[in-house]
Amino acid sequence: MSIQVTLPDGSVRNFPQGTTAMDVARSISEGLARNVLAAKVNGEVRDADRPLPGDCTLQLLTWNDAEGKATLWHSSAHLMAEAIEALYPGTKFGIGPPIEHGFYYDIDLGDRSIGEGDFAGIEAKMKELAARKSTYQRREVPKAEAIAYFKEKGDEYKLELIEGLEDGNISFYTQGGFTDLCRGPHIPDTSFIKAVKVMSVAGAYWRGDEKRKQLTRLYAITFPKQKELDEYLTLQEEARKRDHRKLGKELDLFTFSEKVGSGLPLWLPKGTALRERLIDFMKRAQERDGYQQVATPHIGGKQLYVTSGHWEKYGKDSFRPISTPQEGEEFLLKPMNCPHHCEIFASRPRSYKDLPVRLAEFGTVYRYEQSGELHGLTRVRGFTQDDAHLFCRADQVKEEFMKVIDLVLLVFKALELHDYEAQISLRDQEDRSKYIGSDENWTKAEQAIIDAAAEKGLKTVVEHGEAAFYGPKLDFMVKDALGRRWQLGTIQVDYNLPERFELEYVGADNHRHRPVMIHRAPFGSLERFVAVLIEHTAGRFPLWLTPEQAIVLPISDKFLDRAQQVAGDLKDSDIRAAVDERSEKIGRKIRDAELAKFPFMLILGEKEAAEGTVSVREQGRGDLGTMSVQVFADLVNERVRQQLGGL
RNA sequence: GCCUUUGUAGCUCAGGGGUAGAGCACUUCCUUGGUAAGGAAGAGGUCACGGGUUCAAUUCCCGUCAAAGGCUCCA
Repeated sequence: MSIQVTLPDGSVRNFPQGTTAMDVARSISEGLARNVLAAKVNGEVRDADRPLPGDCTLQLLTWNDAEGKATLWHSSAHLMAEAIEALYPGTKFGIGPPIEHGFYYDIDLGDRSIGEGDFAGIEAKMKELAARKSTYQRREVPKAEAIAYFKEKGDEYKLELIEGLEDGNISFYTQGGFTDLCRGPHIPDTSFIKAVKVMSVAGAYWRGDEKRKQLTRLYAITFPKQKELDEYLTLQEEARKRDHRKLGKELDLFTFSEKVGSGLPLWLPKGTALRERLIDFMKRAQERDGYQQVATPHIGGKQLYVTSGHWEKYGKDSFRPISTPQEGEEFLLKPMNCPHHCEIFASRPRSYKDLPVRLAEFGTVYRYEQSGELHGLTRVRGFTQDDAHLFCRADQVKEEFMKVIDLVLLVFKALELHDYEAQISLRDQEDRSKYIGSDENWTKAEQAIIDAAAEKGLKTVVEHGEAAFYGPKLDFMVKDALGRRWQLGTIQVDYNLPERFELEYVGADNHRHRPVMIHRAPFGSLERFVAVLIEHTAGRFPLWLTPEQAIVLPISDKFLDRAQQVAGDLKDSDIRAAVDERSEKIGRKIRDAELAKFPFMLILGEKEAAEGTVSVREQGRGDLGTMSVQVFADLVNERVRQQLGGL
């Protein structure tokens, strides 16, 4: 008897019964076999050394596969547990899953505690244990035996986990002297784990429930090669250097004040100028696309949010209403702009000929975020959205989506975000009852989004069940210069608000119809967007956006007048330029200008003053040679034009 | 909101129950120089805020506020 194994390239091979994935790997090449961490059998990730169940499709997983990494990290969590048990006998264990970067284990140390000073010891023990090349032995265990084992060990967390499992579906894995309740799968043996780093320690509630005991969560990461760990740590270091909170302070973009309140950013002059430039850019693009700017107040009557449904859903977790002294009328700080825009749409009768109506506003909104959630500019309590609402007919959804996609891509191009994909969030196919809006409209809108994304050639991922209750959406996921993923730019269809605000237009048939509403925000929140930009560019913003594009550096005070003149000429050519007026040596001025990230340095001495030229130096690149002020201005303006995509 | 840690000059940080420290930045003076740090002097602090212990608190204790990491949450 033999079994048929189908490999990812479509080839089919025959193997005897009892063949393992590892055997298959060996039959292909020894090199592959040495790198196999786990196997995907008929779509399920399993131990590479388990016999294949019969005819199957087989994918051998290595470090290059996300699932291979996850398997190594999961096995590493067991290894860390083994090390901790050796170093801190009596420790009880919660769960230890792999995460995006590494893994953690939640442990109960009793009266002891672990601090950063203990990390080195744990790492050393893990490496020592890993070098023993212990295999991960799987064993199916009856529930009673599993309970007996952890009762004996006194580990109430594992016992609780076993409670929730079905008899016959419980397995243990043992490596070295450590046995853990685990579904698996695991890597063949511990020697694959070559580099180990315990990253941090934090508190975490057992099962995420704040009423239950707080355990110690130990985060760590491992790699099959020391070099990869080094690279990872270097990247972490780079991320710390680019932290927008640090750079925002260094570049004088924004600040916070205890007196103003946490989560309420104060934009400094340079940061404001940058913001305004982003806003101008978006306004020009929106005008081109037929949007109309509107302006609405920062507060709205409570009834507005009762109508929209937000009061019921978020009222109790929000900033409390403010009220008038005489009448006790209640108002809410606006947490979103859409209800105001709905009222603008409803302010007069609309004909199908008027649609789409596109209302845009850089609206500042206020949301109560829990204090522990606030984080620099990425999570704040007051922020400005580049918000707009498109009121259109169902048959216009696709075209509007395509236009918005173009707008988002324009933004990405201007801001040098080149790596992105779109996530389309659709209904849960199993349960359509939790969504508002007709089945017909949903089907139409979902198809419109899918078609629009396809026609624009977007790389897309479709997620079923991720849609909001009020409509499907398309979100853009952007990878920054360090490979981190951010969600930026969102386009959402909404059937709920037109319903609740009873929005209508008169159709060609002379009957009243309900418009479809599309929310969209290419930047999302300006605050968050600027934060991402800072980290993506490390503070070296695109030329069109940067606070100051050039700084004139006179060789000595003798050329100060000429330097001011040059700066004035540049200003006349719409170039933002500063002058370093200090009586410092040129080396010092260059160094400081480089560190302050001025894109261009214009060095001006006797020769240049006589010729009417400047010696141009580009930040991070060095000397570009001598040119006239006009040539330099043209160079800058041409670059800006290119970056803005002709807008 | 909860847990842990932190809060000393504009910034980065040292210190410690008895007159508050460094480097950078800043001010003044000297220097006027050609592609990543010239020199000297000076100014700058309610040691986050409020209470307590003590002869004495920036230091020890409690509380508040803020920040960092994590948990939970996110229109």
